[in-house]
Amino acid sequence: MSEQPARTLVTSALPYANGPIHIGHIAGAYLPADLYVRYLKSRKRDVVWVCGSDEHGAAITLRARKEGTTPRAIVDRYHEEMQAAFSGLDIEFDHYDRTSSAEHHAFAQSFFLDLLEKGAFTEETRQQFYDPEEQQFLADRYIQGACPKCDHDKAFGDQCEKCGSALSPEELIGPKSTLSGATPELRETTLWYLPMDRHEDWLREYLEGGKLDGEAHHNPKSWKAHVLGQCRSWIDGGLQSRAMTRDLDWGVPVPVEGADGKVLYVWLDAPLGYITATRNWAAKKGVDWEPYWKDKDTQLVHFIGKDNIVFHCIIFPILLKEQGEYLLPHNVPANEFMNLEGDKISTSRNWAVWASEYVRDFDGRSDEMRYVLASIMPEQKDAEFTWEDFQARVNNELADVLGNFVNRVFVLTGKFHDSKVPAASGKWTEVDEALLSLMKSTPEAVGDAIERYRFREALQHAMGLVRAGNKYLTEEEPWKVAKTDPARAADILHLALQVTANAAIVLGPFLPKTSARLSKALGTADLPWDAAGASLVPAGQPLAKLPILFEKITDEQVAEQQAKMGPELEGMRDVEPEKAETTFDDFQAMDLRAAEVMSAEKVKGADKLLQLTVRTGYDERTVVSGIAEHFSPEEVVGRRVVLLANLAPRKIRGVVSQGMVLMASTEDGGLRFVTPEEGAEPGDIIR
RNA sequence: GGCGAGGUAGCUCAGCUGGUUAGAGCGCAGGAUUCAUAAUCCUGAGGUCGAGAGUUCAAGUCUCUCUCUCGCUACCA
Repeated sequence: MSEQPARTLVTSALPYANGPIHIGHIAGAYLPADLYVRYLKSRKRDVVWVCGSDEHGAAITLRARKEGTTPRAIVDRYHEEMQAAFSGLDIEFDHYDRTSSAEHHAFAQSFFLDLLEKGAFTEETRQQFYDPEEQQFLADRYIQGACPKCDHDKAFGDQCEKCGSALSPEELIGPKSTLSGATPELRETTLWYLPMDRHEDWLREYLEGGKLDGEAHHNPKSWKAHVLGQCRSWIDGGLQSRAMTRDLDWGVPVPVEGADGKVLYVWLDAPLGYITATRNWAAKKGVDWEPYWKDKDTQLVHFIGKDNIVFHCIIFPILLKEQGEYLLPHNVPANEFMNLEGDKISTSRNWAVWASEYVRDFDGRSDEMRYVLASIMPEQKDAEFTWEDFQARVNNELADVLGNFVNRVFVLTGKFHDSKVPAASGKWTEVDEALLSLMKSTPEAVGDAIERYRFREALQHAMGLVRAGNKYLTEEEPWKVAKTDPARAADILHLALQVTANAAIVLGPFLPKTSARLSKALGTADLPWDAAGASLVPAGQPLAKLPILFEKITDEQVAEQQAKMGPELEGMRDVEPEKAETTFDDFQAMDLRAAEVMSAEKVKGADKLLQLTVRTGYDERTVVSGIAEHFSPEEVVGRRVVLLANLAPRKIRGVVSQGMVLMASTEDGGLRFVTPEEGAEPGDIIR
């Protein structure tokens, strides 16, 4: 589909309702889709974006058991939580659904029956472990035993977490059901399998050649290398049959007589959720859903993480084609993974930046996270998020480049033109023309990059316009020109204001909040994308007051966020976050000495101060210390202490203090001396 | 073990079908400037393009070997 599609259906991977959303999810499948959809909407294209919670599968039942609750309670909780997290980051689906709904069950069942009728499945009877106490078949993960390779005694039926080798349940030594602890027995069960090997030929043509049923379908060159590479790897390796049903009681029941206790495999059930969601969206809007899934002029795009490539590029297309009525994806721009501070994100180790916590800690500052994630999005390879980088990008780029530019323009307009857009003479200089031409070409450059799923590049182009604006102001110096040539100064500001209004549009998908504030203050709200590239703000237009767009992220905030990550170790205290990293040289600059307190007296007129005479071994000096509320003079005489010796002398309450005695401050607000061990003599250097 | 994707300036990353002195943003150094959130602008330093071999007049860009990272997958290519 090289021509512009009549409409676009966008999906984002259904998040598994088994845990909260973190920035890896956002950067992988939700933010890129949101950017793409916001852009298309700004261009007034027909686009619908659906998503929803994936609420079935063994992991959820397992978790429910562990927590002593029901699967329903688990999925209800995360269904709410995930939606709040998304909306906190301005991730705005047209419709967010869930797979446990009655509509979805009904649709998935009818889809399954269609496939059954068309002979898409084979029925096979195999041996599977069964828990006699719980009277149910066991998913591989429900079986635990000793690993045959490394002897680790808590290996799961599908994988040993210790040595990493993948297993099948029969290999485990001494298998036990994790549900009841009973020894499982092998029983026969009949499941429906999808024989994928039948589909290799057309899949190859579809993926490699972009052709479906002999007709051009999409441009395979527009797909990412790692997506095609992984698909090729699968097909070249020969596709296997895969079970499309499971023996489980949580899921979409298999709608066949005698299939009690069987549900659809989550990977059959979940992608069908895209269709259910579209139907429910259409019902809500009172429009026809079918063109979005069945019309040849519709473009279908799946945003996912790289772990889902095979399901979206091979298994789901097979199911869709077998059923026959639905469109196959035109692109699956899967992102790679986002790492965090040098390590891969891990839910169980709490090594993550949780979306909901970010929203709570940085209230109203969703644009900042969106900007940073868009700048480092793992489009071609794994990327890395660090809080220091977050701070640098927000402060140096959003605040200094964008925020400051907007502020300059608004302040200048206020000073010289009473906050009204000055009229332009229409006589542009060469420099003006260059900026006008960049202003004109930027929307296309940004849009083109977005349509190629190159979001980082798109953002670069958009910010490039702002950078050019800063350069323009600095070089044209309207504040100077205003004194000699007011008409020229008006031209300069007029143009700078047009750049600002254009920036609000081209940055709109990335920074929806900022863009809205900006265009509202300029009086250019709701202009479509296609208006950009030209002058947008009319002369005489009054500007509204605009506060600072971006506050800087402080070192303390960075430290606080960094401290939150990682396992919450038992016995660990909740203390002040560590200060920002320092250098060895900085530490070396301090002269710490062992010393001894010779005498002490209260400082007159001060409740908290003791005046100490301290012996350093090479001199005796006076130190004023704020410890009088904790220690009497008698208590401290003879104490061995650590002295910060080269601290600049300072007069405190009339007494010159030449140094500082180090104390540990305890949780209850008390103080304890830091004392060198016996054998250290006054004057000894501490390093 | 197999397959796939990566390994490019201090950091985060671009480099399409091989072609003049390998780029951007940030950071760093020097300078300019003051309308502005000590912001902005200019200039500069910094790279054996993971290692080795090969093809070519010419390779970060093609081929082979090795190595590291990430992902998928399993006795099947």
